[in-house]
Amino acid sequence: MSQIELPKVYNPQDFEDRLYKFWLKNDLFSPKGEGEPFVVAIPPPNVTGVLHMGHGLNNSLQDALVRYWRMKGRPTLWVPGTDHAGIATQQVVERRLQKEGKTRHDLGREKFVALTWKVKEEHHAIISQQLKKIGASLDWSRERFTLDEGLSRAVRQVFVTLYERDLIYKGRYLVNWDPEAQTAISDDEVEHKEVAGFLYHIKYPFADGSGFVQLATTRPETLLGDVAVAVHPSDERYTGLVGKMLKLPVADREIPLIADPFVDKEFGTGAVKITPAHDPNDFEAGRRNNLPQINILNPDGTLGPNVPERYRGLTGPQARKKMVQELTDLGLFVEAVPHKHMVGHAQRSGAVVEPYLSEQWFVRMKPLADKAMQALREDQIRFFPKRYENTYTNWMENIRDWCISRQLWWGHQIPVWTCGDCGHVHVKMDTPNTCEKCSSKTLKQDEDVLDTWFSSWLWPFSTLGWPELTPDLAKFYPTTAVVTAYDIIFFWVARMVMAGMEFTGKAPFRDIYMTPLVRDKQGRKMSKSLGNGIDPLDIVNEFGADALKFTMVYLSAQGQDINLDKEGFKLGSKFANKIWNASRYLLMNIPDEGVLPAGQIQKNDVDRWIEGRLNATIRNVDEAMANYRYNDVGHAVYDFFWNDFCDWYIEATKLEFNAGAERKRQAVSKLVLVLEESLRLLHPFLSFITEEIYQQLPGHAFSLVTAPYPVADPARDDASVASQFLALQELVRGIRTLRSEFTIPPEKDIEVVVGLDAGYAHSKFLKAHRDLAALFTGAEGLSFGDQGNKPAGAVTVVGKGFESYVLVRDIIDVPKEKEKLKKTIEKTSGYVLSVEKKLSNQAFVASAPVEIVEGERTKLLEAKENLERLTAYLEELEG
RNA sequence: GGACGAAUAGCUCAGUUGGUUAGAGCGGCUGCUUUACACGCAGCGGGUCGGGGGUUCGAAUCCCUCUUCGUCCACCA
Repeated sequence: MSQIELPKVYNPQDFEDRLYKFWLKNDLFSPKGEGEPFVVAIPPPNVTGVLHMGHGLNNSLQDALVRYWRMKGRPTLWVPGTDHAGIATQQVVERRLQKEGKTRHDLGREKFVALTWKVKEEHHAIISQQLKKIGASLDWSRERFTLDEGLSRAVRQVFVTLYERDLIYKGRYLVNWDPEAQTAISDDEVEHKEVAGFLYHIKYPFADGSGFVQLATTRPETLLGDVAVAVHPSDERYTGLVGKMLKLPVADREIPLIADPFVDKEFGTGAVKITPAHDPNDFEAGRRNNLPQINILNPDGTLGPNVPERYRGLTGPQARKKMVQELTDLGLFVEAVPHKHMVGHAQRSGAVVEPYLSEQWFVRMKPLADKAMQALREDQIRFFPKRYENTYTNWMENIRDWCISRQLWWGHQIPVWTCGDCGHVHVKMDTPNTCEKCSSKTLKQDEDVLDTWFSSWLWPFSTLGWPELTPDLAKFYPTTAVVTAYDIIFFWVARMVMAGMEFTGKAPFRDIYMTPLVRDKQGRKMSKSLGNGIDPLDIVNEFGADALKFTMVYLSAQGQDINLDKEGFKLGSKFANKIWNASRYLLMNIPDEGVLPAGQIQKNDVDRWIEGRLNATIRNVDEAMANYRYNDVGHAVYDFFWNDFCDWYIEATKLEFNAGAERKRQAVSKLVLVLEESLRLLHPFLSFITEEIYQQLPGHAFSLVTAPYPVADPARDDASVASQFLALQELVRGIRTLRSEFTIPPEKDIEVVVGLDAGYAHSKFLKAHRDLAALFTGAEGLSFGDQGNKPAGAVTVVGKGFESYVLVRDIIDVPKEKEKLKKTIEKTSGYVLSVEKKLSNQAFVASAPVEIVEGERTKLLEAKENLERLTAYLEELEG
């Protein structure tokens, strides 16, 4: 009899891919219409890998956000793209070569880069596929890549501009060196980890043989680069000794004992060795004291030409062992004390970072940071949750210059050309052919490439066409929001604000939503090495993309990391299943004549109730979405659909279904209306299933993607019906509980008389819905009477304003009932006492707001009434 | 050494500006093939809101302090 039949079992595989293609084919993800746009640029995934759960979360939340605002009618654009991820990608390719026993140098720069492009294509294909699988409503026509032509021009433009503004400089400094990747890295790319090492105490003899200076170091092998030993100027232990020469053991050089206030007198012996080329402090101390810099390392971290022959080529640990041995032999080694200290590791390669002296390009960050701080001060940007402002501010205030050159091949080659003849330096947008000074043709471009983040920080505007003044840039910049994990604030978010302010004069986005981090059930970070990661595609395959997205939305509380395992996604899949089945039920009950036109629909109390609930839900969703409170959104729609719509409304309409074809048609028509609106409400959070069902709805529009989002309508609020329905629910729940507690089987019809209090406000409503109450409680003959008029042999269920007498003399267990009553009495009288105490407190009555006091009075009255009835009944049972 | 976060039911967590008899999901228990859904329905049990002080008429919520975890930042050799 039904016109429409959904498959019996909810199987997302059957339609998710099909629907994504449908959306794409009809260009539903490109911005439409007029008004204030809503724009998000995707945090570009690295082309190195595949998407992990962090991306699953992040893109689910972005998709929810974007779909919501798109349905709200704003021209909405979500820009897709990927990041070339300099070091990471180059490493992937180098490892592949390594398996063939080759290095990138065997190929040469050009071939290596070409090969890397191929690898990029492979990963890019996987990543795009994954994003489509999870349903991301990205505008693929605007996809970008940080190394594509347009973005490369943006990068050059920025480099040249910064150079011209004297915000970029080149210099020989101590930088963080990744000996594995053999490149400089920025401070932010160094991760400090605690390492258990030793503090080696050693002695340096004075050159004149007049004794020793004892000092301590964690890295004895760096002795070979020592150029002095420093003590504090006011350290009395060394009075008269400063200026004397020490004989540096093993290296056989003489170095001075100097005084410098940076030395901590309290630490150890108060003497510290100075190794300017291998320690940031020493570097500064060396400059202050005009000391030489001796670089003892090769780029790969082994010891280099400036050390004694027998040390050359040794790795750090090897050299350390040898050094300790030699010092021991010389009688200069004192002891090695176990010592925990922080050691920098390269974020990408994991190698121990070496402070390394080299010539690099830097960005002067202070002026940029000032503008970025200004953006926050002026409220151009807002953090969600707000507390991340601290992280941002703290970083900005302690900003250091940014080392942007990388000794890699994969990336934007630095747009600097040096004349081979006159040495003139050209910093240009376009590759120059001749030297502008001496017309020489021998121009050589700087070999290095730029840090990956040097292109990422331009992302919000470079993806829209900057530096060209494209229509997209004019229309969609600045963007609305950036959604990303909080561990990327420094690398990306803060720098994007800097770049936006510097190059466009505007913050690149208004809202910064920091997503939680997804962790495993034990709260550990998901990682390859622990094997505790969850592949978002596994989730999609097993539970569906909607389960993935809804679960993420439901669990994303502000600033709270999410701990979960695969099982956790059942939350979403169960909800989707519920939606499926409820919809299937409604659709299969649409009569052949179809649903009624709007004009013929007549609404009753229950319809008004569900509309009020729907209205309240819409309001909650709007409020929560505006504040990026995803978990609130998830709970609001879940509770509405499951508890209100399915458990009460659909159940209630079963009464109508049994009351003849006409009334059934009325009921189904109204159900379809509520379902239709619910699907629109749910679509941003469960996009596929809602669209699949929506497409089956009579009179549906083209697609949910572009359907209008439900709007809260004050005319649909009905406070009266809301409170009346609550009374009905109270009545029903009371009787259900009683049935359950006395284990009365559902099929057993019970006799119930509801005794209404004379002045009870909801008497009329309850009487009008007698049939509903009967249906919900399984008491066919449910009737109404006066309160207190309890039939013999009945058990009482006490409500607020009524009591239900259930005739179950033959069924019930009298002692059990007495027990239950006593318990309730105890609870109620405790409550009465606490409220009485509160109300007898003069201070409370005097200072609390009137409505609070009134509320307490009402509560007390109700509780007292209940208590009286309960007590009376207990007496009766006993007597 | 700084900064921030967390501690609430057996588990994972909500609880927005202080005002309910503190909630959800999962798990547990009881009963149900009840016109879609057992990925279900109905019901039940379970918490001195980490400890201790304080402010307030009133604190899970604000302040102080302690304990335990976690994260970020920081050049103590």
